[in-house]
Amino acid sequence: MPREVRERQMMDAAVATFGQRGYRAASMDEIAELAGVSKPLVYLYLNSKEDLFTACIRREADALLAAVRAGVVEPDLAPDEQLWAGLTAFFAHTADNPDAWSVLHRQARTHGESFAAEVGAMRGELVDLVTGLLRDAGRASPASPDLGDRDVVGVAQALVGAAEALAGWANETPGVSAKEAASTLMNFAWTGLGRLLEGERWSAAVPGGRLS
Amino acid sequence: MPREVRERQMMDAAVATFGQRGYRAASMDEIAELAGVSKPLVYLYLNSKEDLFTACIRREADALLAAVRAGVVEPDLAPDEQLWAGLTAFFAHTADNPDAWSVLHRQARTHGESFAAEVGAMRGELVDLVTGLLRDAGRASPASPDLGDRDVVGVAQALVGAAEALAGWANETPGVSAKEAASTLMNFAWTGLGRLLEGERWSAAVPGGRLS
Amino acid sequence: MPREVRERQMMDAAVATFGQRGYRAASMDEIAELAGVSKPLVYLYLNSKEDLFTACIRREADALLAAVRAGVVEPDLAPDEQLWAGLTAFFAHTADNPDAWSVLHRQARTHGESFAAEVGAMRGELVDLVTGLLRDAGRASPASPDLGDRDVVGVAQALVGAAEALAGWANETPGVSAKEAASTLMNFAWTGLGRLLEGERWSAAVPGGRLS
Amino acid sequence: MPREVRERQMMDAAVATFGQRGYRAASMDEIAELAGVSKPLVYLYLNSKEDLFTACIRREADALLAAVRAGVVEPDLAPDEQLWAGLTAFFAHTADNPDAWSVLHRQARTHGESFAAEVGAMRGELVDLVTGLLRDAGRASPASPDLGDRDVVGVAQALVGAAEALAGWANETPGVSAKEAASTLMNFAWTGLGRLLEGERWSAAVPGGRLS
DNA sequence: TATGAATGAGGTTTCATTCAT
DNA sequence: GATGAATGAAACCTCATTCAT
Repeated sequence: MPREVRERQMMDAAVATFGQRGYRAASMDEIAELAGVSKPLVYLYLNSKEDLFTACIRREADALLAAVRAGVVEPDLAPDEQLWAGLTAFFAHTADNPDAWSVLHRQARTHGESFAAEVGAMRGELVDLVTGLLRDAGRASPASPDLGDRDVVGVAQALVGAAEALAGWANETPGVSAKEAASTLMNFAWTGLGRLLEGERWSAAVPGGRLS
Repeated sequence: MPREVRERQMMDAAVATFGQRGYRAASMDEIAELAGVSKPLVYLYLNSKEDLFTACIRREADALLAAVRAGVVEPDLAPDEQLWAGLTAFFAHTADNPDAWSVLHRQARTHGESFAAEVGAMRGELVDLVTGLLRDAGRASPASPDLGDRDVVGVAQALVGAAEALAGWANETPGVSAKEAASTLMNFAWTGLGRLLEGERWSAAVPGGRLS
Repeated sequence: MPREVRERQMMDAAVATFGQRGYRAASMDEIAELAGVSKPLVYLYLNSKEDLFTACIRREADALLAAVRAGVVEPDLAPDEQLWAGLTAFFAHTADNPDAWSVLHRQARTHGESFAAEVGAMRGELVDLVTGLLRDAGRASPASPDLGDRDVVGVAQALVGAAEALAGWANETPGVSAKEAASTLMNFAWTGLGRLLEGERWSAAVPGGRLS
Repeated sequence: MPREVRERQMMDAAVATFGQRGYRAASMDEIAELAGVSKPLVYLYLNSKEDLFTACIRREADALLAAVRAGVVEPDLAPDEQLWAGLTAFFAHTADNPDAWSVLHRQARTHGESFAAEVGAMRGELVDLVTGLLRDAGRASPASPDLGDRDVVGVAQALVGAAEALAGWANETPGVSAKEAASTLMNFAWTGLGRLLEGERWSAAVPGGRLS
């Protein structure tokens, strides 16, 4: 069997095991068995537990980023619509790959600086994405506000954090779809709690207008 | 030395070790040494590593909850002011107890269902707190909206998630105080991104009016 | 059982195992079993295979040095008599501790610079001993020769090397006593092959004269 | 590429690797890579690690023996001159092939009886060479001594041991040539320490006389 | 109450060796 | 003739946990 295929099998097994057991609790034995190969082969191809984990993080981070970016490609959309599209893609991807999401969101941040840095880089790209979007929106707005750099970063942290928390919640709550999660977050984050309590709602635009 | 004191020393050492090393990487040897006692004594008092970790989670969860509740006691305040008070207390407590926060936010959720459930209970109480607050506010609002149960839970999840993410960010960014973090989050969550981009800001009330 | 005793048991077992199997081929399992303890205890007391080996080298090097020094203590003897005494002690000690001698002579020099340095230090002390002896003898000699520093070191290397080789040979040849080995070497080294072939012999002094 | 050439490449790589790393620490992977072939080919040609090591020992032992014999061929020379010639050849060869010398002198004697026996055979031939030389010299000497068999073997052991030790020392000390090493040893072994201390020296004969 | 002494079980990693092509 | 793919076995080391005092 060609090396590439075997390697993918191993990384699939590794993501599943790391995601469910955690980095330390996952044993190379278990990963090898799940991949259907012997342990030495895992070491031959992936070098060490640390390298294997890093490779998993990288692969899954790239996949998540790609999914989100693919959701935001339409440049003609309004900022809120772009954000909505990105969030929908994000929630769909994390829901489809719960083990990968566990690796990125929980395990990688908990087991050593170098892993955290790896996933931190991906988060940075997400934050850049959001930041660019906010700046575009701000520039287009009549009363252009003076959002300082730290303000933007703080807001982005909060938004991404909220999305991450919601992804976990949606994963654990049966029957919550990606779109529902995205809607909840858009209402909360875009409309604001204040207006929300007054009955205002955010809704996606549809061809020919905007849904109420 | 009375048992209670010894026990507190051990748990302090355990929280520090678990918070910094993680549940698996922390060794009972290290904890015992840091506590200044022998290992068998740790087992005599706290039974097992699992029990010790659970005890740490419970103690720190209770402490955090108590801190937040103490921040929200004034029932006369407006909902947003209560939220602001609670968030400030939350950020202050997590900043003052970074190891405890690491135990609750990272380690407990990463190492086994039973630990996650423990911290999930605390999170549930926080969500209840927020939910009650939102319902009170909704009832007081003229255009009382029909916020479904799932909507409220979703919003609370998002809010708590945003707060958690901001707590981590504030802990790692020198010079960000609890009040600044709380302000950032209030602007984001209460005012909403939409209004925020138009220049609107949320600000705390002070005796005799409200700061602009 | 007190730690000191256990530690000596372990090191005895380690010297035997390292001496017979070699550093790499010796397994910690085997050492622990031979010592009658569990493997973790060996690690608890001696830290690592490397440290254990180093400790063995040091202990045995010190013992050998002490034995040789104890053999040379009489300062009134003539240089050749002192040399003879030292060699006898050397051969006796190596014959009584064949595993230790294997550790020092074979294993330590073959498995890594740091081990070789350890035993090199001991050899240096032996060479110093011999060098001092040669200098004393030279000073006492009427036709004081101009032995350069490198010459002395070379001669000492050769003498020690010859002794080491003889120790191995004596260990493997049944019926060769320490005194016989020492005599052989004295004839060879002190008298010289040239005179030896002419029938001359070196012999130890005895009270009241010198044996022919 | 013809089998013979390939095989030599592999053994060259093996000698280098075994000499530098030691028998156990050397891996077949490293040897194959250094030889520029795949691992299965090494097994196809050389059968096993053990066989490969044995083959290395044999090849290098033969080469060293041949070099020494080539140095002693002149049968007309005096015994000391023959010895000097042989030692010079020995030191030159070991200096030119340090890895091979490491294999023979250190590794082979340290890793198992069967390897040690292999190199022991070579040493036996060297001893025979020396023994014959000594017997010839003794026969030619007027006062023919009655050197017992064990005495001769002992002396030969000592001489070879001294030569081996000097070879190691010369290899590690920059600027010591084969001739210098041989001279040092001749002075020590032929003249004897006793005369050496009185200023006597051994020196090589040159056409038309003998150097002082 | 408190601890020095001790271990069973399990983890990561390496390596000589063999097939199938 | 030559190799990419694969593994059984064993090594070093760690750790939660207990016993005897």
